[in-house]
Amino acid sequence: MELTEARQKFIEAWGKLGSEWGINRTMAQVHALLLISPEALTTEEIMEQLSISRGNANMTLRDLIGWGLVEKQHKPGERKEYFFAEKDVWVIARQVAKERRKRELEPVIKILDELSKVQGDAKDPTYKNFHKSVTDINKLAKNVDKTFDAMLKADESWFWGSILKVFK
Amino acid sequence: MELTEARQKFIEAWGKLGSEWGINRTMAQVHALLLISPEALTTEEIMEQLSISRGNANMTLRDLIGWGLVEKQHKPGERKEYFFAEKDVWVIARQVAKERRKRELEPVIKILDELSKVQGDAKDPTYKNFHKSVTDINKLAKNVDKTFDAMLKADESWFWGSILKVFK
DNA sequence: ATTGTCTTTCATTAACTCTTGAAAGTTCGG
DNA sequence: CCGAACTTTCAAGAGTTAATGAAAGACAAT
Repeated sequence: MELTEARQKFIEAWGKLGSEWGINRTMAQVHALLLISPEALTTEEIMEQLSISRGNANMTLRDLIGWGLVEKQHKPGERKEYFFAEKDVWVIARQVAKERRKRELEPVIKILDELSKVQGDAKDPTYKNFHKSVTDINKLAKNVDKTFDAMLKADESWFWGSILKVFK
Repeated sequence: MELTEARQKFIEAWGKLGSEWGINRTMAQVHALLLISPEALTTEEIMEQLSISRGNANMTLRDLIGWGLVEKQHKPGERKEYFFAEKDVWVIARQVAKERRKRELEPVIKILDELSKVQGDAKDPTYKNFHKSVTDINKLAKNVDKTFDAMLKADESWFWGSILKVFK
């Protein structure tokens, strides 16, 4: 397999993985393209390489900037804007963990906290079962939350070193 | 808040969380309903409680069985099939980890392994950058894979005990 | 103030995914 | 066998989400 084909495959695979995990395909593909591009690219180049429209490219880039995965770059003397992606995979992973925690985990924990406060008849199996499910999920969610938190604070070697040592 | 309302909220929240993580909303809702139901339910009851069609209920239940999250139950002397969900949240978490690993992580690791073998000109920045990105992601994916693996083998208290001890 | 270059917006359109409900299939008792 | 009870399938329709491209906006140079 040669490089051009391999790059194409990578972009496709990344797009597919993204869409399976609730990140839109184009966004994941634009990110993949920038990730494997040593130089910052213009909107035009991204449009061309992925065959997407200007509007789509623009919105997607903006979303990626919102996720903290891509940054704008201004080249002196040029009007055009260039875009480049953070290349350190560990930084990317942490950034994604951080955003998803904020956007999705935190709201759920908030609801679970409320729901676990609901009072009911201790003899009612429906209530008992509901209460147990909610409190159990709440505990799990809080453990996941703590793990994300640790990830955000730790550096890569320390994080995986500690985890994998335990699992060996 | 009273129980009926709380149960409704839980089903909605679970459905929303599911859809944000690439699991269809109805499927997450049916799962939520069975999770908080102390008794196994029939297709009819599920249809009614969630206001969904027979076809939808049937397909969704089948998917949930495919994920290993729901089981059929036959009551002696009855023709109807009853459905119930695994109630242990840790078992559910592991089951989901297991399935997603198999369905999504493994195929990606396979592609990454191939792509990291692609040869190229060591002086070409495009090649160098591509190669580094792919091998770095590959390492990360394999670490995640190992963590899932540990989760599948370990029991809850050991898993979280080990992880959280490291982080504290 | 105007022009040329580049960016952003957003209503429309296209693509995709989910849901429905009726029909076909299955299974069991009599 | 037949018919009742229940389950499964699937084509069509609804609903949702993403992409387009034309138009408006922003900005700098002249």
